Amino acid sequence: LAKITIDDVARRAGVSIKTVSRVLNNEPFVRVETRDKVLAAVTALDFTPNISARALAGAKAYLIGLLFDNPSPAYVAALEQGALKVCRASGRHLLVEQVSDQGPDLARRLAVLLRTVRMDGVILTPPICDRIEALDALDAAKTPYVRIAPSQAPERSARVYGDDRRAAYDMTSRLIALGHRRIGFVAGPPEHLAAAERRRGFLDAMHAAGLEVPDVDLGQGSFTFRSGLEAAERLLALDPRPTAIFCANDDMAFGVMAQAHRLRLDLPGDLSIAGFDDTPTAEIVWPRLTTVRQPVVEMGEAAAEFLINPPKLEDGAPPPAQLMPFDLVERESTTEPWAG
Amino acid sequence: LAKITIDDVARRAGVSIKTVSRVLNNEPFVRVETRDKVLAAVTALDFTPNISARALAGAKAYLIGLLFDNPSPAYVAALEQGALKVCRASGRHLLVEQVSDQGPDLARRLAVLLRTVRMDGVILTPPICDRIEALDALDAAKTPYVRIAPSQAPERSARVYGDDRRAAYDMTSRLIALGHRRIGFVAGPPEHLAAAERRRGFLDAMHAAGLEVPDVDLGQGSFTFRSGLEAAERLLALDPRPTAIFCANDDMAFGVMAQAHRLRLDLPGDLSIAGFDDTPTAEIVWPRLTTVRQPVVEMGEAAAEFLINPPKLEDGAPPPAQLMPFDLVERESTTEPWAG
DNA sequence: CTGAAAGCGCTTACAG
DNA sequence: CTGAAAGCGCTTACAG
Repeated sequence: LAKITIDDVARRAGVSIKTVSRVLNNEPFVRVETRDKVLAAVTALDFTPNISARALAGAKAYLIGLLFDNPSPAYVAALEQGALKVCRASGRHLLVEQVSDQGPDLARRLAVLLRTVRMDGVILTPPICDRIEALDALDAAKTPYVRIAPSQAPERSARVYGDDRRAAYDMTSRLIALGHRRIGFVAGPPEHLAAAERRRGFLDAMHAAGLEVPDVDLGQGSFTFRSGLEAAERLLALDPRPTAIFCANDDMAFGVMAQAHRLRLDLPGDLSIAGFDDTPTAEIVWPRLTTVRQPVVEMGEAAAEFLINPPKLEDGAPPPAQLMPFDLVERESTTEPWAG
Repeated sequence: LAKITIDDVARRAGVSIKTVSRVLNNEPFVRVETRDKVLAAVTALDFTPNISARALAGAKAYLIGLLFDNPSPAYVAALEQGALKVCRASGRHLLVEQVSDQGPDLARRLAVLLRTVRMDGVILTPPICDRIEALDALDAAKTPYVRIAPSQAPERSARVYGDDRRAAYDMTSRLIALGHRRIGFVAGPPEHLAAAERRRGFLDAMHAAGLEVPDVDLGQGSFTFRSGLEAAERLLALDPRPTAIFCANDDMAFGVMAQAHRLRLDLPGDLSIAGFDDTPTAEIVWPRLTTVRQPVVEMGEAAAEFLINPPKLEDGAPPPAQLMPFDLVERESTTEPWAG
């Protein structure tokens, strides 16, 4: 009920508050006997140091920030879940902050934020992770940061990323192996690096198999359900029609699926559809969506891990980078084409 | 670059730090002229007070907590989005904390958390909002809290809730108005108050229309996709078959839909399906799901608002409660029954 | 209406 | 190996 401070612990253990502080922070040069006395008092009183006092007095803030803007809520929620897990395990807390990507004063707003609430490190998601001015502001405030799937200056900071190009290559190759020859592609916004990489991977695989891609720009989308639906309107009007459509994300694949349903196509017989992300909805739609699983929760974990337990680097070594593996998840939305 | 403190502002404005503090906290008894000088200095220096120092020295922490466990990620993400919006607008920050609902030491864990990081208030989501010991711990720590859709002791604290019974009544009535007579119901876990209320509302509407509900327990589910699918296996085996199925949440409705697809039923002609929640997926499935929209983002906003700008209550008045409206969202998954 | 002093609960830098 | 003092950047309680 009453609040318990380091003084209470010190008194009970019969030592100074400085010694309690040493034990709390795992500093060396404490006699085992003394340490045990302190730990016993800590346990008996259920003491945990106050985070504000620690932040004010010392170098650590015990606070990790997750900065995002205008996200796919599911994507940010998954990152958050991963980050939260690591934070809990290491006695950190997670502050979630929406930082508008718009406006010329991004750097100023970040500087103000970091002065207002000091954080030990910050996780940056797309698209703000690609605003160089944001990185400059973080550096100026000496706040470490990890970026998730950055496309600008990837080597500049610690990052967690996936090999989108390779994953798209593999998925396309799988469709080709099933027997598909006319494969449509619905691309994401070209300024989005991951989208561009996925497009690249698709084209690589098609060319490697000696397959033509006559109208690759016909399927241009913007990662939204609606843009997928509209891309499908165009692609499915082709003659001959594609027997498979690969989409650069799941939401667009759902749009393609909706359009196929409207046209009363039989799925997957008339049209195989594959997506990218493995959103929860992929298991719910009919037929269930074949897609590329991106381990987003694990990416959140890896990012928090970089901040909390930074790997030791040699001088001049590039910042740490963790490549996360993709998985092909084959469900019922893909099959062999009915008519060659 | 260098950090700016209240001393810098005071020096620049030619006043004491106490006067700067007064202006910052909107205290009365500051001459307009003095206030203007201070505000000019604040603006010129881009000053914002440090949250740790404020929390340590004063009564306010400028921190709101969102406490959850094992959630529907989409539900928590939506609440968070609403809470975040209000926090930003009022200069607060949002701490997200997963607190396991399991274990007998919930009260102790909360007490430790609240001593470690003081918060001005806490938003409690189901199921922890229904653990009385958690409420006791919060009261003991004198931390205000708002509960989202509590089922235990609802009058005990501020809360934001919806009229689930009424919404289920309305949706059921709508199906009846379309001409359905044999309507199946897929219920959520009975210990979940909202689930029980939705079941109640369904039964009320059926009785009010003089319709029989022979096997109401046949559709028992647990809010998961799979449980909806299994409930549909049972309900669709009935003879005569229901012409409509109303589910206590969307996830189960998607399960019913999947089972209907497996049985090669024509949707919605052979079977109308309605859900509850209006999850993002409701617009993506085929046919798009008729459902009850619950304004979850707005509930997050309302909860944060209660904490940040608590309504003034008369002595002895019950804690504030905000009833949120539901909306019936009619899409293509419901229609008139084909064969009476 | 304004300010000087004390203190919030810790860590840092220094002394022993 | 341990501790006394100072200080982090604010607000509180008090004085004027």
